[in-house]
Amino acid sequence: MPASKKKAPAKKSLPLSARERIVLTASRLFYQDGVRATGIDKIIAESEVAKMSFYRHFPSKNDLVAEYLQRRHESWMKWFVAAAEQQLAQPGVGLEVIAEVLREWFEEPDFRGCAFINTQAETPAAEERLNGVIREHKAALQTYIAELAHRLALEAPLQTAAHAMVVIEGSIVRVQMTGDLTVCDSCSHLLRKLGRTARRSDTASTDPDLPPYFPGF
Amino acid sequence: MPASKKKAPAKKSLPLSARERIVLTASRLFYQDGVRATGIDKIIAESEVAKMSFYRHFPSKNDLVAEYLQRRHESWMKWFVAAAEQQLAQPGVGLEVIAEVLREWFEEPDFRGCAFINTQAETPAAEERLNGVIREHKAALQTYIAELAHRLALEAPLQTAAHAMVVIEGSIVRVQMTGDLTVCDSCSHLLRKLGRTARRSDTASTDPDLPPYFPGF
DNA sequence: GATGAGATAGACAGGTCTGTCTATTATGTG
DNA sequence: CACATAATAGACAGACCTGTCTATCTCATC
Repeated sequence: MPASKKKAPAKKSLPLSARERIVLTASRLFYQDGVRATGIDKIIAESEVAKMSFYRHFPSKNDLVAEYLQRRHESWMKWFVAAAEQQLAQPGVGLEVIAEVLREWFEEPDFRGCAFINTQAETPAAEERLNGVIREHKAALQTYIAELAHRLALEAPLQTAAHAMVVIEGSIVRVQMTGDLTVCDSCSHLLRKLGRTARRSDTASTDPDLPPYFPGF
Repeated sequence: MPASKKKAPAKKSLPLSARERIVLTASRLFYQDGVRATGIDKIIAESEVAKMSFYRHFPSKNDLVAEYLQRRHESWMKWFVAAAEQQLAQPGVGLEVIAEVLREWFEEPDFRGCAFINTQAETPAAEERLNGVIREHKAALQTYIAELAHRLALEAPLQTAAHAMVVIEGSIVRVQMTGDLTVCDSCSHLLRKLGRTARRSDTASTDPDLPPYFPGF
């Protein structure tokens, strides 16, 4: 995540391309301070790029925001799935591993909630492109959790995933607002309850109401 | 609960005082379009007030935002408690009545999520005053739900309320993002699970871990 | 060496934002 | 009636915002 930013005695000493520096700087500032509160000038200054270089790569600020969300979606999902799979390697665990994965995230010092929830709240009448990325992110997460529920032999994995999404979003928002990590205990408790009553008797891999599409991530 | 504000000198045409028109207009715009996206000029124009009248009543925009949140806190809590108490009049109901109360809110055509969550997301480095109102609102809601859990003879009402808060916030955010009211089913399902395992055997009104302060609302 | 692509600094336009200020008009009370 | 209070319209300052433009510089490749 940290973009290498050194002074630039010679221009070629910067290891990353101008476009990459812009995206990395913008991602940091957008997440930390908000999309609306972060101006183009600040991004340009901190990424040590000329204004024309910026507008050569991004026709408008909104295009940069879209790329920020798109990249965030990819990296966050990759991280989440990897962390969840690692937790799932332990025997006897259930859906509540999600709470432990989230805890890792919440403990990061610069955690400031979900970039997609925040962007949604910041831009009520956002561009349709942004709303699309936001919706797709949440849909992808829900799909993965449904797959998880299915692998854990829970009944009605789609429905269970929908319920789990409520718990996940709620946990994110509450940690962001209160900074209280005991929210993870509530999260774990709720997810365990979800898993408890929804366990199938068989442990085979037949699919009762499997979602039609499982991205790999 | 609000301090008596009765200095309306009964203007000829406009029934409300300038200050009141400002607050009402700002509340509508702040909630609908966001605090940051709503400029002073728009508030002034739509409330049919002069700019100097605005700054006579509010030293800065932030003061108006604070009053917006304060009023929203009071009116929302009043509405929520009244609706919950009405639901609770039915026999045999539990914590899941909250889902029905929330559904009423979600069905309002101009629902756009929780004003406090949105404002928090919009202003990462907000004034301490705003953060205070936001935290107090959520704390008041949690306290009321703990009282509810206690009245419903649930064990550990404080802990149950903490769990319920996760469900509530998650439901709000998900409806705001997806517009899908079946979230209320997830909400109800989760709250019923919370109430089911947490019921005390006795139905008396002894208090195991009662919160120290119960506001009346 | 010449060339062309891409980067750079920085001025600039046009808009919006918060907040101040002046000058005028209504209104209620002594 | 006189006067204080409060509201009005609207200009204005200064900051910040997005986006455009010019003019220069670097560098890889021909």
